[in-house]
Formats: sequence, C-alpha cells, structure tokens
Amino acid sequence: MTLDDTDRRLLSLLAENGRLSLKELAAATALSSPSVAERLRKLEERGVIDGFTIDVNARTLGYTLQAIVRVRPMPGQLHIVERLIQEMPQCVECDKVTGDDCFIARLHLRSMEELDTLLDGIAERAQTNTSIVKSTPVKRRLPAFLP
Amino acid sequence: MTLDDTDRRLLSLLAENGRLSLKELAAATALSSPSVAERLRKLEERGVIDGFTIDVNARTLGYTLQAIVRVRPMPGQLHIVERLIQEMPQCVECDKVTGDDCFIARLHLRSMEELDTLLDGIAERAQTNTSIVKSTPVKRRLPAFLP
DNA sequence: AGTGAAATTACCATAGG
DNA sequence: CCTATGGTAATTTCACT
Repeated sequence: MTLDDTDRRLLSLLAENGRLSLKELAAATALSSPSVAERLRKLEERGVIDGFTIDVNARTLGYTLQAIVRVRPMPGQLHIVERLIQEMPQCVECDKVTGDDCFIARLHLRSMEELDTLLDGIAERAQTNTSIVKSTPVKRRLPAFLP
Repeated sequence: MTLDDTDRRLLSLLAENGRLSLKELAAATALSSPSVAERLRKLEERGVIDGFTIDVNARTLGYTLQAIVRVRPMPGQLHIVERLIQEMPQCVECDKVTGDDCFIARLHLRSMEELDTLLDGIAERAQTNTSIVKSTPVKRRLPAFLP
C-alpha cells in the first residue's frame, strides 16, 4: 500500500506512455534497467498495475455522442436490468451505486436515435435519467497518489 | 471512420494487453509484422488509438472508496467550480453534461472523512449529490465497434 | 535495493516482389 | 500484403557493491 517516489514516477510515466521500454524508464528515473524491471514486476504482482492497454478515441469511429445514464430498475427488475446494461455494446462503463439510482452507465453512441432506441429497450424495466456529455474537464487520469 | 475486422481485432488485442509486440499481434491476426506495423501506424495517425497506458488499481494503494458526484454550481460559480474539480487530486474523471447537474465526477478516496472534507470544500459554491460505488458491472471497455 | 556488463533473446524497419 | 534480411535493441542473468 506504499509507493516511493520512484514507483510513482514509473506509474506516471507509464500512464502517459505504456510502451516505454525498461531502458527509457531507467533513464527517466536515474535507475538501471534491472532495477526498473524488478519494480515493475512487484507493482504488477501487487496488482497496482492492473494491466497495459490503449485509449481508443470513439469519436474518430463515428461515436460522436456520449451520455451518462442513471438507471433505476423497477421493483424486481434489478438483475435483469443489470444484465441488459452489461450486454449493451454501447456501454463502456457502469457502476452499481448507493442512492435512488442503482446504476450509472456511460454510453457511446452514433446518434440521438441510437440513444433513444437503447433507452426504449429498458423503459419497461427501469426509469432512466440521461445526461449528454458536452465536454470532459478531467479525462481519465491517475488519482492523488501520483506526482 | 471505418475499421475492418483486422483493425478491430488489433484494437481488441491491444486493449487487453497494450504491450503485445508486432510479432505477437501478427501471429494473432494471421498477418505479417510489417502489415501490422502499417495498420497500427494508420490507426494512430487517424487518432483511433489515442495512446498507450496502464490501468492502475487504486484499491491496492489504499483508495478503498469510490464515489460518483453530481455537481450543480450556484449561479455565477460555474467556472470556479469547474476549476476546483479539476484541481482535486482525487478526481480521476469529470464530464460537463446537460441537465440540472452540470458536472459528473468520479472520485477515488481513502476514507469517508476524505470525501466529507472534499465536498465541504465546494459546498458554498455548489450543490452536490453523491453516489458511493458498490460494484462495477461494466469495467472500462471498448464500445460496440469491437468484436 | 541497486549497479554494470555480458549473454541471450527478440524485435523492427527495410527492400523487393 | 508477404518474405527475407540486416542490424539493432530489449530483457535477463549474474557477480558484486
């Protein structure tokens, strides 16, 4: 549960470019390649680094509309609704939360019509409250623990 | 704006493991390395691949609490509130949206107290509505356009 | 923990078809 | 888009600080 400054720096560097080589990471941290390799191994082992991935820009693929939808299932429909959300290919993330709204989902869509159709699909099982994303002041970033 | 099946496969593979080599990608797509390299180059050029990064598991670092907070700034406080959110190190993503709530932010926190303090910090400038994340039915994944 | 150097292994870019 | 080549670069191991 503790990271030193070097670990933080490594995570920060990899968050910006997940393909940096050990050599490059070593140069940026004033360490040797083997040391970096060892630290990364431990960070992965501990689960701090969950994996290496890419960011895909959905807009470039025609998904010009993004919505955040709060979903409140009707009585007895919770599990079905949860499954329906999971099976929506347009849903890129969904959390189950406390409060009146049970789920909060992020959708990527090609049109307003697509959104309409999607929401109609669960209208009999859940109430929904949709917010259209206008801009993104904070884009997926690492939390506090990084420099 | 169009991807063929091979492009989709490449994106999918890289989403799962962003450090796969050209060789490995080639093997998985029945292509040669140079072909894969060329496709990746184009995907990056088009902005479809936005970048390579890591997923960090905040829980392993003591951030055991996750909250989604809807924020409605008081009249005249919009820009200040936006800046305050951006400057919260606990905020890992924030969208500006349509509707009564102007912002929807995701926070990673070490304790309920930390959340309390954070929200108190903007209480005079905005109304907030907080949902605690209990589970995550859909974890950050690629949208529809992938197989 | 970390270093440096060696040894191994694998990788990538290019050219030519 | 493929194969083949040439050269480079990356990772791991080891002995040592």
